Amino acid sequence: MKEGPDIALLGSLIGDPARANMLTALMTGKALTASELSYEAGITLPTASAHLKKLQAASLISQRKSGRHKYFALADDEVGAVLEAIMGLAAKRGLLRTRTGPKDAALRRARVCYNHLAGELGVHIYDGMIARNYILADDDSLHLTDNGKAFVSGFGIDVDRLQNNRRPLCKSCLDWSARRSHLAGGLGTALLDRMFELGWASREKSSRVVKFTQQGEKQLLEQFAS
Amino acid sequence: MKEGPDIALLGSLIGDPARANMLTALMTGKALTASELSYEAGITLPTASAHLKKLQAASLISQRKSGRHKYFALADDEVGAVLEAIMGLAAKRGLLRTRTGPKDAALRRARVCYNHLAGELGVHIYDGMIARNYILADDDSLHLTDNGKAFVSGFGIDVDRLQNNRRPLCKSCLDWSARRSHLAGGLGTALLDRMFELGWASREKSSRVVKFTQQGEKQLLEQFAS
DNA sequence: TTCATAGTTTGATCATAAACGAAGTATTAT
DNA sequence: ATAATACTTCGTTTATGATCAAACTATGAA
Repeated sequence: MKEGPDIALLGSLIGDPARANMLTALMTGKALTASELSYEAGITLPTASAHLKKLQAASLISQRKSGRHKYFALADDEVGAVLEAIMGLAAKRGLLRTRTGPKDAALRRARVCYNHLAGELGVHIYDGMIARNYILADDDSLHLTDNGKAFVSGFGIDVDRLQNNRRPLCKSCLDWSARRSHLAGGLGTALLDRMFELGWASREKSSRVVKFTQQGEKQLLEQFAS
Repeated sequence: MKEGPDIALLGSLIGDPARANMLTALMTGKALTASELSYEAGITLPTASAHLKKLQAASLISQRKSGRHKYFALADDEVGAVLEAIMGLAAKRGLLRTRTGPKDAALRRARVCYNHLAGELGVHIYDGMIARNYILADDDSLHLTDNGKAFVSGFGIDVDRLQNNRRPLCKSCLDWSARRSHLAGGLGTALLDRMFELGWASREKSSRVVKFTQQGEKQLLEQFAS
């Protein structure tokens, strides 16, 4: 009965509503200040501070001080992936926090998953890149093929710089709404950033929703078609 | 801030030590009675009963009544996968419940992950089957190739019967110790069962450890070599 | 029938930890 | 300097929920 890692501690950290709200807010990928997080969670600053301390102690979040502000973010991709997985389980069990609101359709369509694109459009990209042999689901990890490298470069991304990074280039991440994989890792982040750069899409304020322009969505569907 | 599914509820369910112990015990894949679970969790029967009711309400476990016994099990593979993912995160953060005990090496080597094989040997099987093109990591899901089907049949598994099942045949599941994928799904279960049948390995009582015989391990390493 | 075992329900107790106000530190703005 | 903002620390209050004993239901055994 005392085997393996302590899931109870992690569970209880995620299990508090205030902390869960903070973590969900951080799933937007943006680094947020303690004040912003306290607002998101609907609690006062002192309470938020205590919560953040606990999350930090478990290395679920990272912090960076900038002047009198303190910015918090998810510690790494894996934390985001696990949160997304838990959301998937919760969604499937019908444990939805609110009745399906107006935002939900948009969330399912395209949203940010910590730092990369999730939702139907995220899955579309993943499927397209697999179908065209840009990505190879070899072994456990994903690999970018030479074809894929050419394509991504043509899309305006500096692949070599990414590869020099310690961060894994390609990773798959399971989608809670579509229940399919989408692309995470350095490349996933770079692709999303580039799409913002190209003006294909923009972020909705304090939300995970990624709003594509009509043109942007058309381009995405074409250029990443299977 | 009120987007998406309610992760706090799931988190708090997993976050209680007693419930976490029960869920961990159920990760052995065996169905356990309420009494057994109360013993595993170190609590009295009434308390356990209350916990099980909550887990049931969230559809994390299933129950089956047999005479005056009530058997509990994890609701499905997805629950097991998420628990394993959380263990992975916890392990990486160094949130280990106990100092690395004698069982830990055995656990890393081979253990049961709900109903299939995990640990180094589980990963070995997965790698071997991928390398030999028995399994194709296509798209999101895994497919069993014709070669693979022949191999598995030769191993003594009735593939057709498995395929008629509603349950997905192949799924990958992330390993918390090896941080690599291993084979889950109907085929994963069937393979493990067959290995027990062949006498390659046996279960350690009330533990996730799968103990391979010297011969069994040798066979496994050879027959599933990359 | 009577007894024993398995599990549930109820009610009371108790500990934990979430919450906030107030006071304290640190950084920036005026 | 003074003030304002951003965050932390401390101490107190409060509510939640985990726990168990005792009583209750249901199934099986003698």
